[in-house]
Amino acid sequence: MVTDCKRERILTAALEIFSTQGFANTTVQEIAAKAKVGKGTVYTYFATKEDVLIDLLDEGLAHMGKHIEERIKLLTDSGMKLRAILREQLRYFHNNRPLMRLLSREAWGQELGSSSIAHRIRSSYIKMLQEVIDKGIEAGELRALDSETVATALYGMVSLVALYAKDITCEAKLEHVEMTLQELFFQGVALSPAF
Amino acid sequence: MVTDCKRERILTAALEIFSTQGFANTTVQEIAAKAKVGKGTVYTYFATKEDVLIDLLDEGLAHMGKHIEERIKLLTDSGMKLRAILREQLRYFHNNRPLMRLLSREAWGQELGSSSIAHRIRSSYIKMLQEVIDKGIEAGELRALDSETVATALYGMVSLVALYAKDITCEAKLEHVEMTLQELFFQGVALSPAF
Amino acid sequence: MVTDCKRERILTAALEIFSTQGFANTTVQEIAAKAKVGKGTVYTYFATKEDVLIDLLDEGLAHMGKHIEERIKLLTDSGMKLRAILREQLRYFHNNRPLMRLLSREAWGQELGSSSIAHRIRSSYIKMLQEVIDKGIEAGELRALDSETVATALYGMVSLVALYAKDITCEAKLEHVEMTLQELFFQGVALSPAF
Amino acid sequence: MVTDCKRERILTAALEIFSTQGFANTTVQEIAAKAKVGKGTVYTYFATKEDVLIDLLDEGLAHMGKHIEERIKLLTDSGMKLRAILREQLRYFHNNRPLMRLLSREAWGQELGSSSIAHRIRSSYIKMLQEVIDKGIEAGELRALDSETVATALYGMVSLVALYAKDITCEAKLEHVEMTLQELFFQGVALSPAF
DNA sequence: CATGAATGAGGCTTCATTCAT
DNA sequence: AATGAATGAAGCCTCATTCAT
Repeated sequence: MVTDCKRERILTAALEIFSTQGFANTTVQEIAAKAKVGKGTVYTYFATKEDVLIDLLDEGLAHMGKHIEERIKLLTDSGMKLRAILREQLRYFHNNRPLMRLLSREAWGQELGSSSIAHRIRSSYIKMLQEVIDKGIEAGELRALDSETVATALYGMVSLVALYAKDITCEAKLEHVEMTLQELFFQGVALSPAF
Repeated sequence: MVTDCKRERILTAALEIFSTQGFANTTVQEIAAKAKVGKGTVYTYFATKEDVLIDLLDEGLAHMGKHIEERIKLLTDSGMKLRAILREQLRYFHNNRPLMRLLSREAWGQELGSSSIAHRIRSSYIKMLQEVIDKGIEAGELRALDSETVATALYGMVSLVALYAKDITCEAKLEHVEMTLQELFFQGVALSPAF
Repeated sequence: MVTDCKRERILTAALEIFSTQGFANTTVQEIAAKAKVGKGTVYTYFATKEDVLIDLLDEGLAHMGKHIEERIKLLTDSGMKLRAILREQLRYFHNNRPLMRLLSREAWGQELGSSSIAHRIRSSYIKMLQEVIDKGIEAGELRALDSETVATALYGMVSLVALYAKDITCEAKLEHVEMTLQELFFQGVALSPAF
Repeated sequence: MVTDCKRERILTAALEIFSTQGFANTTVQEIAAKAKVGKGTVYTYFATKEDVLIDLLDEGLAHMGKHIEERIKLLTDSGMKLRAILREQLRYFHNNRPLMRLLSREAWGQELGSSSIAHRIRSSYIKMLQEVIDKGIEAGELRALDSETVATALYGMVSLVALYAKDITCEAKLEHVEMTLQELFFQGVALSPAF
């Protein structure tokens, strides 16, 4: 944001292209072109094409982690915490779609150093969710369901909706989607509990 | 299954490697080696490396489509249909993890011919879910939430749990996970509706 | 000679170019072009550009070693052996000028894997010379000079003359040069011993 | 020597690296680093990387030329001149091993501008030797051998011994090597003239 | 003068695809 | 049908050189 040196330009360009074409289908040439720098300049700031990806994931996701935890730590009630997490994750994914799409893409591979990063990041995030849920269950605020499954499910529903939905074109629609997810996650789709 | 000719061997090998290394990081050589055929033989059955991927996704997903729709069409109740879908999708993803991981990986890109396939397949599947949910709402069996969001969320939670959970080591655990998801999706995590 | 497959063509082409331009100034493209094969074909036979050089030195020099030792082992007299060595080395260097020029070039570097080969080869050859000289001294056939220095000097004078002389255009001239070297090495340039 | 400005530092650094890694394997970066100047500074003093090499060879060898000719011109006897040349060349090569190794390396190529310099320098030096030898023969001081061959041989034996011998660790050993070469060159290795 | 960030030409290597056997 | 040697387009990366500070 502030520092608009070449390094930032390269990261921004790389993010955009990686997230649409995937890491392997992107050439350093393309990144340099979109960043409006020479091909060689990329190598002034990054040792390797993969390093660009790693830095992108590292920096971006450290940011999401901090961002969300900040919003949560003030809340004491587990239910409230979960509601806040759902809300913030949805918005973070939506506001950083290219980065999060990239994360989703690369997290499924296994061999590259990059994938393990994406994988690790997702794991630690889900673990955090699980802990919040566990506390909610202990506190008698939430139903005693398997917390790991619920945490993973929460992550999955929010991220897919955020990345997939094409019609979230304005704040109003985003809020509508959020409300739907909150209802779904906390109350379910069934009309009556007896269902 | 029955036909163990080279074509199958190639598809099986490709699936395994694609799903772990990604399409772009896999060489035709590797596929041929794992399939124990000559490199040229791959081109006897497929015009292109990408065609291997496309056939893989096409066949595999057509299969999932048929598989799930078969289980549903006998059911008339929308809630029951959704329960069956959740159950079958979970199991199908779990039983075909490499293929579904591949689908998840490649579906996030946009430019490649392959991605559009993965994307298209996922879209049509979610659309099907949405229709079931819509009918359930019309029939007064489900809460009147935004059906597209709910459909996407359902897809997201099930697929992520199926692909992500490492501890589903036996049928019993799989059933436990399924039950958790069913509870979550239909009743939510909140203890009381008033929550 | 006999096997004129691509591998030989590549080695022959590489030798010619390496020996004139040096290893580092030669492109794989050039080698392929002179060998009349595709650029990629070079990599069917050699893992690396450097491997081409190594194979070249390895094969070529193993050949020289065998060639010369064969001519010597029948001789018993040390003086005769040395005369034969001088003769054969001169001729071998002369007949394989490109290869030996390459050896001389690359043997002076130190870092590359290739150089160490060239270096090693030269060392073992000189050691062999030294042993012959030592025996000659012990047998009272040669003057008791420092054998290592003499061996190195012999190698140096023969190889430089062979590679450097431009006017060795026919067998007669080659024999004249050889005679000169034999006289020089065995009798020296001084007119009288008392000099 | 006296002028220790950046130019000297660059030449010194370049010499050391060129002589071990070869010209083509050395980067301007490395030279600048070892000379403790900025990369750009190299271009303040030299137009081109190759110019560094050329200057190095030019200056260094002009120096050797002057050095040796100075020692010779006072001597009238051809034999004495040759003895002095052998002595001085051996010492000069030994004292300036990196430079002379560089000369030997680069003199074997032909295409580069640099090589032709190295080549030219060596040629003119050998020509000088040849003239001395010719005069010695005319004066009846030396045997009437082919002077070009003898000159080349002398150059070859001295330079190889100087660059190759690893055990010349002190002045005494150097003198011993010199004595051996003098004996060898003037009297030969044979015990009796009748050999 | 001194510097090093910026650049792009060029090299090595990989790999999808072809084709003769 | 099956093969793998052959190919060249294309990508990553290096590095000599320039130039603004």
